[in-house]
Formats: sequence, structure tokens, C-alpha cells
Amino acid sequence: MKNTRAVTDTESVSMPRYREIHDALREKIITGVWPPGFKLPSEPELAKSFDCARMTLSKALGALAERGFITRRRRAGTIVNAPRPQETVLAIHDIEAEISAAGHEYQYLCLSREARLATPGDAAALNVPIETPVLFLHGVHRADSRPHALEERVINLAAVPDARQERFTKSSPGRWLLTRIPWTEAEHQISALNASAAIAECLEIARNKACLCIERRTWLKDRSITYVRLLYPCDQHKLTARFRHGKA
Amino acid sequence: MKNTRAVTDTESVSMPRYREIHDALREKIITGVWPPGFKLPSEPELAKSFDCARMTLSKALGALAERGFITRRRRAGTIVNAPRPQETVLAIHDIEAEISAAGHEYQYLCLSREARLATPGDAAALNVPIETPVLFLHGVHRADSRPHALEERVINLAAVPDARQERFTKSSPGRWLLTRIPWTEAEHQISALNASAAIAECLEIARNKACLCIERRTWLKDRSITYVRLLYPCDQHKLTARFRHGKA
DNA sequence: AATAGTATCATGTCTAGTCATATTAGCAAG
DNA sequence: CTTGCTAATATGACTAGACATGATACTATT
Repeated sequence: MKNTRAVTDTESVSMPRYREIHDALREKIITGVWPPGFKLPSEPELAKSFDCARMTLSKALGALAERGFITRRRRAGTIVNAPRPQETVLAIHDIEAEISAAGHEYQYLCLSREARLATPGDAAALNVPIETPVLFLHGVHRADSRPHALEERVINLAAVPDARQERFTKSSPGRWLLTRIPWTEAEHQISALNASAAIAECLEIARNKACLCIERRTWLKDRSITYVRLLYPCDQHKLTARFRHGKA
Repeated sequence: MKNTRAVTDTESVSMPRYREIHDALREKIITGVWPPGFKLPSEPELAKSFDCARMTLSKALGALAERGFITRRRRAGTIVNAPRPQETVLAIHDIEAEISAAGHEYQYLCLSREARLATPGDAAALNVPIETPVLFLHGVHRADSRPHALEERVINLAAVPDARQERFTKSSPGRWLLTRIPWTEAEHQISALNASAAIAECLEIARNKACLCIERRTWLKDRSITYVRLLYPCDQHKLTARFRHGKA
């Protein structure tokens, strides 16, 4: 059978068939017509009811499964999953882009830079053996010459030897790494803390002011690349994350 | 041609062919052999070099494209993308599960409950017209009878009429909603703040102590379901998120 | 030289079928 | 009642080929 379907009235812009099917099935699930635990009809049956090839249908089911709506098991069939714990995608941009996007002038100010063998603290942060060569960096990100965030970073020089040549006096190490070094895995920890005297001074805020703390560790295939701790004064930054089931 | 390939020595457990291909191509990209901007060979060429059908190869490319490694455009071909801004998946469990998982005894204590027409504040939080019927809830989550988090919630009764019947004196509204009401979209905002006197009293912490603040809005297909603001004392909670390119 | 029309080509989608494999149900033996 | 075998079955992977679509490159015209 050739692809001779008409564009139905509900799809103003022609969607691929598999996406139509995907959306139709998703509808059944999120409206509760097919409740959690419900076993859907077999692929051949569904394919027949949608008047398409089994592979087209399978593609739709595959997408639903990838998004966690259903579980497909051979022989057992396909069943509707219980609603997931909330999940959300957090995009963490580099600070320079963030500040520029907000229409402010960006500036990085290096407070200290030291190439050294990993101290116990460095080793724990980076998750590397002690005495691995690392680069320790401490600096402030500024927006319109006011402190915006404090950065403390450890770079694994064994994994990123080029960093030894970089001075990082004016350009932020975040962007430098981001554009040069690929990564496969990242871990973030987000917390709050009261500014210590030292932190307060660097950020020009009152002592004890609440700060948002983002810690990030990045790996390239089991190889630790960098650890960074970013501190934002509470009234200067807010992380936002949006998550949409399906669509994008 | 039938599927007569031998299991190669690098794949101890037989992986699907398309995943093998996916991983092989990903390798080229993350090691920089194919740098950003590089145009890959055409699908028929790659299919030939991997000795598979074009569709199998296309499936591998499709997965890479979905993960943001490449961009595929008709006629133009497929090109390697620049590294993405860091993205991470944040799983936000309901607090009851969180506390139970940590081996503590969970308890929810309702501080106030009021069904009312949306005040301007409620309307802004929920993103609904003013005077929509809403349920306002204020309560404390406790772990081993010590305060763990403060919750302030507004539920859209027009979208969740059943909530009117619920007392929420002991069971947390979060879990109740999570298990009953499906959702399609969620937005999170994460920030830090200093505890006000009222907050400090509810959480039994010192005034001004830094707290992690999570605000969440949930929709079911353009229909606002609930808004919630959770406050965690800084030393009691840390959000963690991990992201792996590829694999799962 | 600028522009409009056209040919071409790479990806996008789909089909109808084959073979592979995990899992279950049912049955038989202990 | 339990254990282990066997057959049935639903999904998983794959193929070879067809047509659709959109972007580009080329060509002819003004």
C-alpha cells in the first residue's frame, strides 16, 4: 500500500504517521482511558486499527516507551506505566552566555590560579587519586562590573593538559572548557548556604546572606575533567527548568 | 540478506546492530575525529561501510540527532553539532518517598487549609484567572518528627474538583496529586533565600538561615493543576542530578 | 549581475515481510 | 504442590525497496 492518506482535519500541518499514532496513544494514556497497568492490544492488532504497517506502529510505541509512558516486553505485551516521579530537564548555560543574554556586560576576574598536585580536598572533589596534577582556579564572574557569582574550580590536568598553558586571567575557564573539551557525563548538586565572611567579601554582599550553590562534576568516559562550585547571591539567580511530556 | 552476523569480541553481550553503529559514530564525535561542523558520509555510504540496510543506519542517526550530537537536513546531509550547553535531568521525588527512602519516619502536618476564590497572589502563582476556586494548603513535612520541609500549595479546584473532599490533615497533598492526576508539563524554579521569622518558626531553625526553595507549577494540557513552594533548610537537602550522554 | 525556475540529491517516512528472542502458559513428571 | 520442559506468542531487529520532501546547485532568462 502506498502512502496515499489524506491530511485529516485535525492535523493542519501534515505530521508523520508515526507521530500521529504516538499522540493518539498518548492521549489514551494521559486521559486515563488506558489506566496504569492496562495491557494494550498487540502490535498487529493496533497496526490494523490504525491501518498502517507494524513497523510504523512499533516506532510510535518505541517513542512512548522511551518517554516512559509504557513498558514493552516480549511475549508479555505492552502495558501502561504508573505515572513517573517528576523529572525535569535543567539546562545549565555557561555564565558568560547567561549574563550577555540578559544584556549585561560580562567580565571574569581571576582571584587565584595555581597548578599543583591534588590535595586531599582536590582529589575528593575531582574524584581522582591524590597528587594527580591539577589546576586550581578561584574567580568572580561580574555583570556590569558588579559581582554576580563566585567560582571555585579544579581541572584535571592529566585529562586536559592544554589548560596548563591558559592563564584564565580574563576569560572564564567554564567557556574555555565547554567549547574545547567534550564530555559524556555530568553530575550536579544544588544546595543553599549562608555566605561566610570570605564569600561575602568576594561577592560584596552581607555576611550570612543566602546563596545558591551549584556544584558540578564532569567526566569524559570515566575520566574526571573538572569540578566546579558556583555561588550566586540568592537575589541574583534562579534556576528554571521546564519539562514537557512528549512533543520536544 | 539475513541477520547472520557473528557476535564480535568487543560486544560481550550482543547489542542491537543499530546501537553498535550509534556508539561507533558517537565515538568518532566525542573523540573529535569528526569535529563540530564535519559533514558525515551520506546514509547509503555509511550503510554500505557498516554493511547494513539504510534504515538500520537511519535509526542510529536518528538516536544521535535526538540526543543533539548531529543535525540531519535533507539534501544538505548530516553534520556534527557544536557541544551543547550542559543539560541535566533532575528527578524530583515526592517528599514522602524521599524521607522513607532515607529510612526515616514520615509525617505530614497540616498548618492551614482553605478553599477560597483565587486571590491575586493565588492567581499569579497558579496562572489562572482571579476568583477561580482554589484550595490553599500550608503544612510541614517531618522526618522522625523533626521538621524537614515547609510546603505552601495552591490547587486549582476547577481542574481537580476531587481535592475539595480531601482533608490533607495527615497525608501530603503532593503524593495525593501525584498518584491521581496526570500531568503533561511542569516548570521548576530553584533558588535560595534567608528564612523569615515565620519560616524559621515552622521549621524550627534560626532566623536568616539559608533555605533551598523549589517552586513547581504543573499543567495538564494548558490547564494549570497546582503550584507548590517547598522550603528546605540548607543543611537538610541537596538536589542532585546526573546526566549521561547516550546509554540510558 | 540578479532572479526565477528546474533538476538533483540526501534525508524522511513507510511497507510487507523474515528471522530472532524473551517470556509466558500449559503440561507432565516427580 | 513444585519443578522442569515445551510450545505458543508478542515484541525486537532487520531488510530491500518505494515514494515524499526539502534544500541545494545549476541553468536560463531578464
